[in-house]
Amino acid sequence: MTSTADERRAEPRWLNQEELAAWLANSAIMISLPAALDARMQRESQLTFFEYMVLSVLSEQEDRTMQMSALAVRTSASLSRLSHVVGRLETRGLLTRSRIPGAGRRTNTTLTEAGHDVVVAAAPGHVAAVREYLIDSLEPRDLKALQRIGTAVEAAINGAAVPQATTEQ
Amino acid sequence: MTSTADERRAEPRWLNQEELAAWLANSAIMISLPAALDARMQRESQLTFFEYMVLSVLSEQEDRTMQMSALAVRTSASLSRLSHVVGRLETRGLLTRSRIPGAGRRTNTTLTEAGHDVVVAAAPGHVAAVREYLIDSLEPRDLKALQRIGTAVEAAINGAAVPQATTEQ
DNA sequence: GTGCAGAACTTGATGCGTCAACAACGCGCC
DNA sequence: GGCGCGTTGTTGACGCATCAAGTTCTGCAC
Repeated sequence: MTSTADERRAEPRWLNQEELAAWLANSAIMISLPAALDARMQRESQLTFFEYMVLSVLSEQEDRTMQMSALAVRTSASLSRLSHVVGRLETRGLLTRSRIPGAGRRTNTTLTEAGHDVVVAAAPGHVAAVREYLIDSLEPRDLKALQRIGTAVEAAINGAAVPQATTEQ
Repeated sequence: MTSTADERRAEPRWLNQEELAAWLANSAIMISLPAALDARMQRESQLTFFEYMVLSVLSEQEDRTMQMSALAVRTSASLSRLSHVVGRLETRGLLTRSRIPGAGRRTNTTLTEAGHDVVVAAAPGHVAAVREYLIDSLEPRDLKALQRIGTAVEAAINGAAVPQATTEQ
């Protein structure tokens, strides 16, 4: 379907009323929601939303341990960003790093007791915020719709990130 | 600590499967989508998503002019953030600032010719990106749903932004 | 067994966002 | 008619994200 990008670029089909309304409404989700969640997590738990995600994912693991690169995938972050954040969390004593011997440069990250306590303490507030700002104001059908939309967006982005090099010149 | 919140905090109703799925899917919209849009705008137009918004809003005005505070509301940004960004855009020659005489400290921002050219050049790519990553992969019913969801989120956040004063106890 | 490629991080420079002062101005008060 | 006072913007310090190197390993080629 994607012919030469130039063709499309020349005539971009503007948004009709329906589409424009959806796009504007979407910016509430894209912009206001993360800001609100971040501010609240910061206020209540001295954690960034992203920091919470990192600790939370670790706490779900059997041994509260995960390799950096796996953690990066799980939190959809770059290894670089993760490294910075993990470094900070380490100095705060919430987790530790350790090289896996005989495995290249692989590094494991493990939640400490203190880190675990922090996640446990922060979790209820996190859930409450997610409910308050998003889930609880949605009817069941919109809950379903949100799943579809999110899935579609993910596919569109990842599909476009590695575009169809196959078959088409 | 907020004492009244403790009651709620004690039993936070975790997310059921349906809700969890919606929340996970939502993170694609909240995290991946803005990142993708931003990266693409930057690549194609040397503009941040937010910078594009500023220029775009200005270009919609009759005289391509708007007061700082109005522009801030329109772009849901703090006056501080806007001031920084406008400062940068001004040094790039895309807009100009001018004090409104006899009106306190009010300042008008006006798009320059160069600025207008930049928006016009960037717009098609912007629309294409919005379509590609979001709009075009949604069925009509989900377009509708997205409107409802966005509206609900906005209400939830702004309603909660001025919360505990109006305790419904 | 040396050297080269690639994987898995780490680090440093740079830029943007936020938050807390600060500055400039009109207005109403007395 | 000078004095707070609220409005409107600006500025600087600081924290976090990103991008481009750099580092440290393993493994394979020859």
